Amino acid sequence: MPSQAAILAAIASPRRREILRLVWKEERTAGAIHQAMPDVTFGAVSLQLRSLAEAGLIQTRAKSRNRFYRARPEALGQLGKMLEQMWDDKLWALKLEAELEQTRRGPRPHRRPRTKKG
Amino acid sequence: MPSQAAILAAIASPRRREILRLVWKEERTAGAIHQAMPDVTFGAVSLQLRSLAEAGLIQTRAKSRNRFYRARPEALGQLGKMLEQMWDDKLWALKLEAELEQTRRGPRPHRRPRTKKG
DNA sequence: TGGATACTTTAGATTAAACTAAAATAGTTG
DNA sequence: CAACTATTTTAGTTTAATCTAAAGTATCCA
Repeated sequence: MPSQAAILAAIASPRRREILRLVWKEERTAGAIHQAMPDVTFGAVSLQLRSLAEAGLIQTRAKSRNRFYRARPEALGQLGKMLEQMWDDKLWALKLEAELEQTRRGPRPHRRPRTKKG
Repeated sequence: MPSQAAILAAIASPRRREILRLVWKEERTAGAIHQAMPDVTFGAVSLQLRSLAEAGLIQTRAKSRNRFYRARPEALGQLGKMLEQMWDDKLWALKLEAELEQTRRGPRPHRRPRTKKG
């Protein structure tokens, strides 16, 4: 049984939240999930799927060559509501883009230097 | 106004959750918080306090040379309840110790290798 | 003013997370 | 079984988070 801490860690990542959203209402194959995230490799998606599964947030069904993933909202409790709220937010897509963008390139903007005294 | 995403990121860290717990019921000075976390420097604590403040999860009051920090549970909503649950858990102290320990040393245990076929 | 206290910030180092490319596993099909 | 498809895993790299040590800022008090 995964801990609350593991759940918090899992949903802290925008990438994992995006995956969770994709499999929230209906199951999808790993391949379909990857297709929806063209900026990372299949391998990267697979690793995040593993993290989510280890946190108990998704379940797997194997059928022929495919693996179907589906969210387990019951593992999230109230947290699920919070995520749905984030996804319903009209500005959500933009925000997510910004979040992912931030993780993609460049040094983070640093705060103004102090006004030198001497 | 900090985003939900920023809040999730902030409470994903066991160290920051520990600080949050310390200032949950009553305000404390930065120094008092640091005293309760002897395994990190004052500077490290100060940085985490900044993160928490930027996420809107704590507020500051300056009085003389001291800075008093206090949690803002209203910024956490339902999440606050979840944290309280974690802290009430009798096993909590042990679990936290384990979490922090894990971040302190050694490579994480990796899963069994596949049984070689050929 | 100068030294002590309380804290923050910076710069650089260390650790951990996330990613890529390639190899491995496993079903399916002929 | 060989080739093909779907996916996972490994090994190594890159990026981001966290930490330390030292310097900086602010307040207090003699």
